[in-house]
Amino acid sequence: MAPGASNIPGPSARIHRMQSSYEPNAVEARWYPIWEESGVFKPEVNPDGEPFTISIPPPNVTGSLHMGHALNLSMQDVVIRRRRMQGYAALWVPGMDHAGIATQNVVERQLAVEGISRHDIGRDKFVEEVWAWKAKSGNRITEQIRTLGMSCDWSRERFTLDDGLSKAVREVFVTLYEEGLIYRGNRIINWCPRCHTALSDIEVEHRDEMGEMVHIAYPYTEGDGAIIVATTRAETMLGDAAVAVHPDDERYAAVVGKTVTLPLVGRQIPVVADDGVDPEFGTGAVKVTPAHDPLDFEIGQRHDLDPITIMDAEGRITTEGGQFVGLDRFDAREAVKTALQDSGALIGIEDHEHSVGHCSRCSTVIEPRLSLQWFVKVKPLVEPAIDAIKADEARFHPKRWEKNYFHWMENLRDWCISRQLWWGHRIPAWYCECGEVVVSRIDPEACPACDSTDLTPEEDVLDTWFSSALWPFSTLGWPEKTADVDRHYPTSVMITGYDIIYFWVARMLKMGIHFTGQVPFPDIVIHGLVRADDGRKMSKSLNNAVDPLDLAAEYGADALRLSLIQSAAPGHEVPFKVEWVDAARRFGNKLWNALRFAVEHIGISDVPATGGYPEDPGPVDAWILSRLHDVVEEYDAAMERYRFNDAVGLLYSFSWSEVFDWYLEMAKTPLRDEDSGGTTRQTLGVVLRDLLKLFHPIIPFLTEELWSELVGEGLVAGSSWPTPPKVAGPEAMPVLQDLVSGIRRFRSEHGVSPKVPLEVRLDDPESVVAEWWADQISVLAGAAIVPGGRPDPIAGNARIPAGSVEGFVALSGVIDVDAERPRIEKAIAAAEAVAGKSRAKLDNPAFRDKAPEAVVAKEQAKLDEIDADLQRLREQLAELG
RNA sequence: GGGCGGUUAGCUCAGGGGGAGAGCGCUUCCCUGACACGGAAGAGGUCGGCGGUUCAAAUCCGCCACCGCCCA
Repeated sequence: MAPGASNIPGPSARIHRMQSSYEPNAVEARWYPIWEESGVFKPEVNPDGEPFTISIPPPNVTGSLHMGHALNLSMQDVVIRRRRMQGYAALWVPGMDHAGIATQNVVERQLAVEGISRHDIGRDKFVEEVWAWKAKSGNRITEQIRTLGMSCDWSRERFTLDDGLSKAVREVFVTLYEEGLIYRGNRIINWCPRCHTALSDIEVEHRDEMGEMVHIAYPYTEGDGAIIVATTRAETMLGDAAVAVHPDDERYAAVVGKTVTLPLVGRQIPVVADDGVDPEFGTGAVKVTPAHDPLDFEIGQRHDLDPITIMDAEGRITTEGGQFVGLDRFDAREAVKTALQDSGALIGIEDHEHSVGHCSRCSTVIEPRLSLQWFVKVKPLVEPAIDAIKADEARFHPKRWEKNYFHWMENLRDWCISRQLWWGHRIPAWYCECGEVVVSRIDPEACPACDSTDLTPEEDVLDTWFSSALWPFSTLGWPEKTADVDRHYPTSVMITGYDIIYFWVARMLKMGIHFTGQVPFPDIVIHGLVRADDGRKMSKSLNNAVDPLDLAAEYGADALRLSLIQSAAPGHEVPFKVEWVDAARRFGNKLWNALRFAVEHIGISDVPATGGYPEDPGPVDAWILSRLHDVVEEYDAAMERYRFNDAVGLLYSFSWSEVFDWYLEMAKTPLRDEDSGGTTRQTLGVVLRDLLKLFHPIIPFLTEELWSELVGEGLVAGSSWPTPPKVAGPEAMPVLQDLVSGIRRFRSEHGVSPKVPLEVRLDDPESVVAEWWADQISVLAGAAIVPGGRPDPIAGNARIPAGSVEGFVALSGVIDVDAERPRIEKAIAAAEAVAGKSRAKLDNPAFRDKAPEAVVAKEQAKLDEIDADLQRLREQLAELG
């Protein structure tokens, strides 16, 4: 028995009624546990499938979901759910990173409420407190990810501080150390005086701020006169070790080698010549503070200058600062200026806009500071990671992002990886009193150099991003040779925002290639940031942030997902409008009602999960099946290119403009007929079932609910991707549609109510009109076809052109004949405008010569058609007199 | 200062060498047996400016203006 042939619903179906509108909340709450418990999110459900793997860009354990996450996760879920349905052993590995600074800050703030500092309780107890906090509050974001329906395999959830991942971190650290790619050294680093830790270059946010340029005179030690230097950080003059000028700068050639006396301090410092000085900048003479500026540090090294540290970890002046000792750096700046003024060394102060670095975690102004830290020597790692992109082993989508990537990679400085924190991977280094530094995979018991057991462990931990860089393989079990590493590495695609290319993508590529010999992912999909509707970045301080969970609660997670995917053009920003979510919600309601219609005609659970396409569809059914086949092809093609918005747009308009607006309406006629109803029921069922499948990766909850109504067997999440057969539909369908629309337009323009029955004659010189059109035109346009073909004269009719067919609606008893005149005139004017353009093209010999034949032929056909149409319109007007 | 992106309908944005698209908003009509969270019909754009390439430019190239982001 054909599935559609059973038109007698069973008892449960008979009493079953879907609500007339879709209410997402209850539905969405229901499905996630069912999915998770079914194991459908595990790759093992497709044991014979080719592996397809995504590792989540790990969110921060302190975080809560924001719109950027929602967009990023939605894209990943679209990809992974489709692959799963296509039969791949699809694995989406979820997890979080430990966010060293952020998490430590959270717990410290919590302790501060009780008046306790981390130093009061000590390192071990503090770390215990952080773990306790994580156990209690750290799962918030993973719960939110579930709320949005993301199909992660939670049985494989990872955390960067897990034992396995910690082992990977240690393995990588020790190996890089052994390879000479990790070293410990005294260098200028970015210091956050509030977080009390070093930061890497990319954890510093630069903002243009209005400051001041202070000009100071440094008098020559011998003789008269002074050299004038300028600085934005006046307090650093306390640590000056030299004044530098460019070696080619003739203005200062005579003073190079002399000494000047540092005001307020009295130290005699040399004037040196150095290529690093820009002679165009300021006076061409710069003060050199080797301990507090990266460029000055380099100058200092070249000239063997002693770096003088004048600021402590808190940003306060040290005893090296003499009278200013103990002052906060900003107070010191004012005090130094005043003192310089009093001593007469201050030449002037002018406003000066400059870029100021801030801590990306706490916004405190960063202090460049000489410090003993651990670094990764990045140059040797960078080259293979650049080559991999150049060799197309990994591709950015869109491609233009690779420019940013290259530019950044080529200008990298060594990566400062040590952090003065307690929460994180402790650097596996020990110091012996004999001077030996031990870096080891296992904790050493004695010094290999002197056998001393008095080893002092390194206090510092690693940059969180160090562990994130290993994420694509460490989460699968590396360095162990696990089945997951074997099967799921390299992963298939990395999907992330462009703001994170440097933090993740670049470092994952570097580490992945170095340690596994393979790129961690062949495709890198870059998306934009979700911005507030005013185009600005969403932020708490601007109070323009939208909470995705609030939206999901109000409109449904599906609506949020659909709206984000629809509006996210590849690599572009997404200015967010709540109207989109509302539109997406209404689409959900529309889909719900389309299915309600189908279920009422077919019966619950009467559609097979796969196949079931009719052998011998009627014309309307053949039409929609042919469209379905083409749309699936186009949809798949767009998806393969990660053109999510194009793919979804295509499906959305197919669903609404073709299936709902036309097919469902046209299906009503055969459905009323017991004989022809069978294949239509069958077609209706499989077309809507395939729509559910196609939409499932985007709006999983609603489609799962509707699947349970329509198919009632298994889960759509675990179903197969549709491959509808290629069907030849009736070619003249657009003619029929034009005819129906034309008659409707006639009604609308003349204010003729749909209740007024019309009569239409058809002139069909190419015999494209089929018998079944009559019923459709009657139902869809309220017009009865009367025999007789083209009326003569046509004066008493409104002409409805539709392809090769002309329809003539009898005006008698409907409207005054003359009322058609303006309509005709308007149509003539429009046709003339188009014909004019077309004729101009065709009259151009160069166009006929050089344009492709097909283009010329198309243009000619177009003009012929318009000309014929014009002629008929003019005749009609003439008949009206 | 260097690099990247943007400027298309009233608004927010897609598109990317051969007849200007979507969502929202707007106008008119319709509570028709899936849906008024809906249906039907419609108005609305010299695709930022100037120049170039081309038979043909919103689309490719150059310059300019304004906006945004990243890096120094």
